[in-house]
Amino acid sequence: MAAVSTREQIVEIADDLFYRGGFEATSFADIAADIGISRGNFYYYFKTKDEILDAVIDRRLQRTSAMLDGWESQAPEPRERIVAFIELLIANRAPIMAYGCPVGTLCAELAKLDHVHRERAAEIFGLFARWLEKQFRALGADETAREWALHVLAWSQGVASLATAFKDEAFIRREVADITCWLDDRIVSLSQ
Amino acid sequence: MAAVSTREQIVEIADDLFYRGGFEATSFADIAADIGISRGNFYYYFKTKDEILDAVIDRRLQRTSAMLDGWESQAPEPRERIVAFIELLIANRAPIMAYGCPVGTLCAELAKLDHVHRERAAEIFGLFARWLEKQFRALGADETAREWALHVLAWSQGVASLATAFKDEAFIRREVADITCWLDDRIVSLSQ
DNA sequence: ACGTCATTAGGACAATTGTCCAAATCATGC
DNA sequence: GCATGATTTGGACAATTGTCCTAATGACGT
Repeated sequence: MAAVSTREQIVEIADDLFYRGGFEATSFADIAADIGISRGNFYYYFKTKDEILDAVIDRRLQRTSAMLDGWESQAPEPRERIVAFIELLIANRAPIMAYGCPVGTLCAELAKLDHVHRERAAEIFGLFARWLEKQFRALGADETAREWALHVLAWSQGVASLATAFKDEAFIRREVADITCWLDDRIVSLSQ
Repeated sequence: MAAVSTREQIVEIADDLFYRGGFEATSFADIAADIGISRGNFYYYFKTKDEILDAVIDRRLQRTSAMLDGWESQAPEPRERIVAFIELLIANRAPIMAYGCPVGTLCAELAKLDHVHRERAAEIFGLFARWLEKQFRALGADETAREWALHVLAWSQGVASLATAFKDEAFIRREVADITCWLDDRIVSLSQ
């Protein structure tokens, strides 16, 4: 019990600190201080910092999957599911304006570090992309489902990026409305 | 002469290394090794690493301004100028897929570091935003010029972000074509 | 050829990094 | 109450970090 708890605590705190401060800039000491354990204790659970990152990515993959599954069971209509995704930008506007999108910023940092877990981090985007593609397919957009999925994903990334730079909440809300309009236009075009 | 050259070399190499490896992960030793000068020599030109970052941001602001001015003098039509901006994504596709957008990734990193130069870095986005706004205004879009400018900027950021994660060149070309279509749709709507 | 000032080299510096280990502590079954 | 294994501690470690200083080198006017 205590063992699992400590390991989970390490991953949970590391996840948060990696997001808010970046992977490279977050040290073992930072994580240890936040949890309240000794620095040496890490070694019992993780041999290297990369192993912690690996566990953090696992956690994010799992939580992302759970969130996407939740939207599928809560919203019966594909449109509402996609809207739920888009409105993540509003729900998380405060941390996004402060630290950016957790997925995009991690992928960007690992790309610069040429890190071994670079592709595993990008797989979080992969989850979103395939899920969105599935929703567009459910709307009947077989041909363009993949393109539209990547488009929505890219759009949301761009909004997050500028929102971080300008700390502009009105901009987020405006773009979210725009994406929703774009989505409804696509839905209308499918029924014609 | 030699003095200016060394200082310029430091800023130039630092600019490149900050882009390819990130600010935090790039050390004085890395920059010195790339130039071929001793580590101690930095102190003659820059007292702290933040001062180098400051000079790098200055350089980027200046070069961005020069590029935007160049587009204005080379392309007579606002549409062609905006297209030139959009096609930066294609012209720089290789480094973008490897390291992301220089502006977006720097802003994201400085946001996480809560760095003093965070806003100065965001001002590079500011240059692009005001320039794009100016072009849309020249097209006659007075009301929506600012919104459209931020929209194009965000869109291009999103494309860069996903391009880095997926290393997908076809995706870049597809989205660039989409942005161009969007632009032409806006232009058509203005003449109606 | 000399003196002056700008430039550079090389290393000292304390602090921090990720890694790793031995000893101490804890919990649990007998 | 004791033994065993899981867990934690505190610190050692070599390397690297940004910062800073002194001495050497350079160029250039006189």
